[in-house]
Amino acid sequence: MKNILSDILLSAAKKAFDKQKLTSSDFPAFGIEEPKLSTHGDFSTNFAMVMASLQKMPPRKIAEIITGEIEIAGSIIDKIEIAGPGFINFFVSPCSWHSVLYKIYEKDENFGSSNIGKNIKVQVEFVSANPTGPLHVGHGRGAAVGDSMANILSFCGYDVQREYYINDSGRQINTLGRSVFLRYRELYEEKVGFPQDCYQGDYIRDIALKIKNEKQSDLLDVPEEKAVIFCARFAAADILAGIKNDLELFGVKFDNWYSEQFLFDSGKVNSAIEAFKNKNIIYEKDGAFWFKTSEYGDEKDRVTIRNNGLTTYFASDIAYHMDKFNRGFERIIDVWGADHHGYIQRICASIEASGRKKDQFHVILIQLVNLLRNGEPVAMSTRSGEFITLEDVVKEVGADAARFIFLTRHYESHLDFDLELAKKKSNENPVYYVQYVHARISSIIRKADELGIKEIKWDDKNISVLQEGEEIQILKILSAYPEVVRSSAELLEPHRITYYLMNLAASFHSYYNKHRILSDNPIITINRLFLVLAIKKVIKNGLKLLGVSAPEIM
RNA sequence: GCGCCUGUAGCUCAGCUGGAUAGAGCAACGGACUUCUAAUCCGUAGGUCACAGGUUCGAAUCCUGUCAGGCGCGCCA
Repeated sequence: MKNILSDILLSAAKKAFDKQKLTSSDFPAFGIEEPKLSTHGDFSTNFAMVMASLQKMPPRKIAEIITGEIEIAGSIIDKIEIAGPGFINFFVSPCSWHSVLYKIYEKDENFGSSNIGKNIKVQVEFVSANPTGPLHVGHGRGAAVGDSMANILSFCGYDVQREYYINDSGRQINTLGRSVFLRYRELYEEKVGFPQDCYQGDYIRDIALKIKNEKQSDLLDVPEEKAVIFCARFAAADILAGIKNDLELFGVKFDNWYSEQFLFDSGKVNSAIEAFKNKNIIYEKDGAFWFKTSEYGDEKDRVTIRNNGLTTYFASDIAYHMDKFNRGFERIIDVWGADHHGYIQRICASIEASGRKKDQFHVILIQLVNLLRNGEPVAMSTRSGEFITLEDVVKEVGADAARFIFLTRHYESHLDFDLELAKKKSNENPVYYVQYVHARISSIIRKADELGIKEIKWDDKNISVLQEGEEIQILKILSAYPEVVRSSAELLEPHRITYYLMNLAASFHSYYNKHRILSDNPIITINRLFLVLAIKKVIKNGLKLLGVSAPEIM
């Protein structure tokens, strides 16, 4: 609809220029939007206003010239008005909205999809929690955002891969091994000191017990160093299996699990660092090797290899991101916790230094989740190991509710997640509000079937009986769906889909309460059924992008 | 001290990258179930868009400064 109007405007402007009514044929970018007030028409453009300075004419005058060149007869336009400082308002004929229903029917689950991605290979990396403990609620938010983002991009024609990066090397894994080994020894000895910097959670004891079951006391007889390494590997594998399981319960599946250890074993870290050394981007100072990140906008240079010979986390991340591009991805999207924001600059630096463009790399920063119960904060302490895991949350409130709530906010703002509210089956809980639309419509369609309406067909001749204000309103909202999906993909903002669905749901519930779908007029009935069927399809379609189910019965 | 993010109704948040009279939900108050699912709907009330300047036809949105909150500033991960 907007494209049609845009073409009409441009050709009218061209005509006006040819007739020398306008002084410039240079038409800057303009906007077409849906005004908040219905008295301002169905669509409105600032065309005349943005042209004012170029044309050296007052906006209202330009608007008059352009609208004078538009032929209304035979078009979708009913009426054009010039208003305010120079807005051109279009009133579209009500009948022109109905065609969206056929489009939805025809495209079905692909309604709203596009090819703006042009099949470009994109990788979305998310969660990537260290395999040193179970996933918590914050990881859940990252998982919901990352997974939904991947769905949306894929729907918009990108070739998407979901990847989980496993930090399975380095000191923390060693700490994990030590922690487990100490708990293991506790199973045999009376007093074993357990330092503060070890992992405190009870899951460490569980893992120690598993090792005992498998190895009995064997580990007490081998050198401690070897025992710790065994415990580390065992524990990491065990925890990772748990993480995979949790994610599966949450409805998230990765295409690829990428190991940091593999980066070292395959020599990728080494060769990346060597390559940068040769280009003098990595230099030696005070016995350490520094990356010249400051030349790419970072505050200072960063160490890649410490003077004790050990690499930093940054070193493997340089190699990791190089490798992503080498695997053929043209766009890289990383989903991180907001506390890592200071890290963006240096990864950008390494990407630019390896000859890639800055805009091929995006970081989505996820803000904290405050876990509440009836409005009261739930005590969470990683140190003591007492915390509510993602698994706990999913088991308590369900994956649908959790995912939807994680996507009800822009990821840059803090999110209050109330466990009790997430379970409530009422208006306060947006998940059910949206799902209920799907269930209600399903129920209506079942009822219609019982009444003998076996097939809901497109009725080209009579579709225009849908003339109620609520009906036209819904048609407008349905028409906007493809655009919402597109902007959600372009801006990397899944919450736009969530808001759209809540809005569509509200319009439907309101309509449902005011008008009967199954009326005593068969023509109205069949066309209303066609309308609600379209709503049902779009609700299901949108929920799918969020990774939320669309139940037939509630 | 430096950098990044946030500041919108009592609460939680949207605001389509600068548009017309700033919107939802919750909470408050008043209504609607013999009718397709009340997990719903209708109505009322609620605002100095943190504050002060600036940019222009036009600012919640862009720029500068101030204030408040969060986070980050290691040869840690």
